[in-house]
Amino acid sequence: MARKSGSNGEKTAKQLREAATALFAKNGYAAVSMRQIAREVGVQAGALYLYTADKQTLLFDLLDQHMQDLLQAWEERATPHSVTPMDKLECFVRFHIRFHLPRGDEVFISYMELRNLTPENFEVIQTSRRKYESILHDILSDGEADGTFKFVDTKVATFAIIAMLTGLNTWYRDEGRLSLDMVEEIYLDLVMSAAGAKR
Amino acid sequence: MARKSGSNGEKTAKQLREAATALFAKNGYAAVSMRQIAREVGVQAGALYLYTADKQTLLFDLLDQHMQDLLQAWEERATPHSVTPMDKLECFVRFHIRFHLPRGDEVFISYMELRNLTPENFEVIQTSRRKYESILHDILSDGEADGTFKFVDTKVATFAIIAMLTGLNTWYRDEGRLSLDMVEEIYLDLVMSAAGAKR
DNA sequence: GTCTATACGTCGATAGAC
DNA sequence: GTCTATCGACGTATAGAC
Repeated sequence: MARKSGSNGEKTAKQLREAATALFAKNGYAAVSMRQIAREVGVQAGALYLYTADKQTLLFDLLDQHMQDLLQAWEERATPHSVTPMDKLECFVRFHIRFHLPRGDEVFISYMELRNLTPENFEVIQTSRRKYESILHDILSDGEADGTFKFVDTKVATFAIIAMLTGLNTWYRDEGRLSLDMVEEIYLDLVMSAAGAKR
Repeated sequence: MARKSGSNGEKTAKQLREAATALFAKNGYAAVSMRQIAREVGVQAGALYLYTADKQTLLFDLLDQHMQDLLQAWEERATPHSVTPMDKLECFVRFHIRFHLPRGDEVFISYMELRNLTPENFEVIQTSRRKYESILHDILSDGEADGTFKFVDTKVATFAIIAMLTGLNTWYRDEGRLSLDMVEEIYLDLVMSAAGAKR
């Protein structure tokens, strides 16, 4: 595939996304200047506007891409309809942990910077988020219908389980006491117990 | 108690804390200017520096006060040593929900603005946070020792339960479907199940 | 595609009058 | 205790050369 001579656009675009993600996560959207991002990328501030309409669009694109990746990754690994609710829940828990843990910065931004989106952009992200929540909610509902799980309130259980799983990102460190495999088993046990599933 | 004639200091100090809390929660520490806060309080920007050394100290004081209030509130309602681990856990869950839910802005700031603290200030808040976590950890350990609870990993369970409970703040609304009493029962059930406690 | 230069506003914080 | 005025720095975004 030919590339325009002297052009460096694709690489710069990628560097922009990566630098913005890292800086937004570390210092917060409002605290990071376009100048800082440009410095990290290695271009002048003005040049960034070749790749993004403005700072707000840059933030939105990062969040939107993250949610699209999440939903698509689930689609690609979704289990067939035939498996039991218990298998599906186990699959979801493992998927959630393995998707989110290596994406610390993106996950952090996706929770922390929602308030810095314009109302229109916020709505788009919220819709994606609800779509993801509904995946778990459907699994829990199915399991309740066939007696596998038992909840006082299924909607609240959905929120609670996602909060519990995502909280993993705030303390897990690769160099820490526990391996990824171990935390996966630990959280799986907590979720299954909370769901009232006998294993 | 006499107050200096023409003085309005105590009231202004309180208004400053409240305005800063609300604005930091809504827009983020970095995005809020001292001028904005002053406008909300009804004074000029310069006057704020009679009540806080600088913006950083203002943020730290809000977070530190919140943690002090939390720890003190627990001390005041702490149950005697004689009660069972199950009773203690129930007490903790109800306490956590009832303390955190009416303090949405403070809780939000305490999680979101940690990165905007200087390293020294951050350490102080972290110490308070670990102290609070150890309260729950001790309850879970005691319950595990006498066979009331069962965990694969008690430390992780501590984090998971706190994340689950605090997640309530992100979706609960007073006007919503569920009353405070109801969510309290729902989360109590989830926590007890996750702890493997037979009720 | 990237640069320099710059418009124009706002920032945190201080000085000094009242 | 609060005000006005102000400092120097930095913010986003654009214009136009190369």
